[in-house]
Amino acid sequence: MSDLLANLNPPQLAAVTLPAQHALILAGAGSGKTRVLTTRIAWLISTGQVGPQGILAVTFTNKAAKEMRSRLAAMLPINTRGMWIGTFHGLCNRLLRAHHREAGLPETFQILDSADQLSAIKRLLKNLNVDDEKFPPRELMHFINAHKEQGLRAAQAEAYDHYTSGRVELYTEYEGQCQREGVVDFAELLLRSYELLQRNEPLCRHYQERFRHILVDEFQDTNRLQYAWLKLLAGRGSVSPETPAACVFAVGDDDQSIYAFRGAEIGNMRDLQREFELANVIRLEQNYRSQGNILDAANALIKQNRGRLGKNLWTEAGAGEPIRVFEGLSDFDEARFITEEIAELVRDGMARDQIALLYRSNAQSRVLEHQLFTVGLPYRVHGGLRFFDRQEIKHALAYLRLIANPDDDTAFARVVNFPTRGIGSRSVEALQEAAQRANASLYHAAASLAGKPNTAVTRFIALIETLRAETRDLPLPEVVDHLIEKSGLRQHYLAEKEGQDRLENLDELINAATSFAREEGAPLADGEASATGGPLASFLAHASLEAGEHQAGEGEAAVQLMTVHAAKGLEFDVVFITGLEQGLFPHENAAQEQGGLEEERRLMYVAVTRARHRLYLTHAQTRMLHGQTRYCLPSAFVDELPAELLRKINRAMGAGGQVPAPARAAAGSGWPAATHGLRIGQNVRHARFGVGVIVSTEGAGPEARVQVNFGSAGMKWLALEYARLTPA
DNA sequence: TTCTGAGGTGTTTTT
DNA sequence: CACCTCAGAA
Repeated sequence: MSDLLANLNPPQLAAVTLPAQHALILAGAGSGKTRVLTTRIAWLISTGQVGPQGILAVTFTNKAAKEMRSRLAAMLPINTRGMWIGTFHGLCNRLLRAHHREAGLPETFQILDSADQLSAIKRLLKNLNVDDEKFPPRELMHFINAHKEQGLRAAQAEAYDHYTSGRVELYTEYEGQCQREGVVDFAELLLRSYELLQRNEPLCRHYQERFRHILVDEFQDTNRLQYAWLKLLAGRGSVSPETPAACVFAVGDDDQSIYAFRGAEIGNMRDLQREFELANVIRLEQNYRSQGNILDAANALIKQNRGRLGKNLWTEAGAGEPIRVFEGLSDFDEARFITEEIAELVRDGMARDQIALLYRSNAQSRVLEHQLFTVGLPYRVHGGLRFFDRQEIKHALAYLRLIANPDDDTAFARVVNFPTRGIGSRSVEALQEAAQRANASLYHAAASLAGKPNTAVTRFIALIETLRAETRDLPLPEVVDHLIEKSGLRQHYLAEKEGQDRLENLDELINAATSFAREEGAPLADGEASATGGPLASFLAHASLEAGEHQAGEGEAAVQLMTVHAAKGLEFDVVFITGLEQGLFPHENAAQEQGGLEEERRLMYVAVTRARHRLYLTHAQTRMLHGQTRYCLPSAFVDELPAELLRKINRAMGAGGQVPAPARAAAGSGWPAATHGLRIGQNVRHARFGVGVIVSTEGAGPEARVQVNFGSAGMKWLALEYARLTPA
């Protein structure tokens, strides 16, 4: 017990041992947030204030949930497996599985990930003969999700113009389609379980009375719906105001809010303070992670944002090294510099897995990967194309889904003709019409064709029926194996030239099923029913909710590559923030959005605060983007850092000192002739857009136009006759 | 019905 | 550049 609280600083100790009341902990980066959260849980349990079953702990990522679980297990001699610790989505899934009937869902309901959701929407538009030029599927998907994240059903959506009333109508149709197919998308998991609790008073009361302490990690990332969900479970919802409220312990950092794009509301922090009448807001401002210079840079950067709750990190550690800034001639050159630095660091004894390469968007990893591969440095990419997102895995899972739930049209459409079995688009269209007439699923429509001469379709149905019968009593891994074999998937990839990797992935899927069955099969702590709709359904849910972080090469110490978003919550001795260029980071799309630049700045803040000892900021003068070379200005965020903390690195021109092609051409004679004395690559100033770089030119004389990259102001084509460009 | 190649298009971040 | 769609041929 006293061990538990040892080495906590005063504010941390205060937070951990707060009496039973609502609280908000403003925890800066590296201030021991996760430690406080888990120690709080351990303290509550070990002092007998609450049993493990009375705790509800919510995080955003599976990684954070797992971390919390294992730290807790290390502190307390209890089995944490039955505890309600998980992501919002994971916990909602658990709730809906346990009460699927009350929630109006089939026992084996499936979860659509974003790709599934998009294809479901495309299918819907096709079925309804809606022009997808008029209603772009992606935009529609965003519209639907944004409404769900606000807690709004189609019936409550406001149709303020003609276009929107069309979208609302499609939202209604989409709801119907999902219900018919027995599938739910990510946002639906939350909305559905919120509605379940709201409408079912006894059930809601049951959970309200059960959870005495609700702890929320990364509270700044909650959206409206998640906040409402928390409020309801804490007994502050509309169901039964007289139920004694559970204690909400929210931990967050408004400066690290980087998920506004998926509905996160920083305003929830203020609402929490007001609506829960918080007596306590505890600030954790001592940073145990980064050295002084890094922290000073982070503080200086984030100070430029307005409307912060306010917080200034400090450290007892020394100033440490200056922040290194490097400008490459090209993205390739940047990557080469990075690998050279890493090689040197590793030579000096730095562990490879203590070095992280961060970037704004996934596409940037390619050049870095290429260079790391070339010099033979082991690396690991997080995010990007995940295991469960690979097409062969999706195909295999679709067979599994079809067996668990034949009405899942997304799964049906995916594999009805894969591997090809003579059911082309015409046959599928016919099925779709039949299904729509009967208001039934594709599978149902296809099955009712039995006896008719369309043999390909009936054979497919027979195949699925046979597979279902054959796998009924098999353990999960054998089910997976059997399906891969008998569906013809293995055969198909065996015949394909490039199929080797895919076959390995399919084998890996069987392994994943094996370890899933082993872990899930273990008995739960307090004899609680796992209530998951069977091993198959729970494996499928696992596949949708945890896109599969594990990939090959996990054992080896490797350089870590990931987006800044994925790096949140992690820390490394050495961090490279790469691609610090206007238009990339901050991203040009962010400039259009309300508050977009501030969110980008918070993102930069997150990136900077990942570093313990050494931080590199790198950018390139030119970068291959969308298949063409773009000329880039350094990111404004670099200029926002105090110059005295920075040190520019000029690489000695050694063995690798040859100048890459683009720069050589720009310096010499290779580029297209100048127009009006302006050259590609040249910096220019525009009265309205500010400073930019000329990216390309077109035409000559009075018709001449130049394309200029103004970074956050965007990419513009300007007619030289009118736009008064001056060299900058 | 399936395969192939041409052509057009769009692109941030994630549970 | 990478993806998808479409048209035309086998």
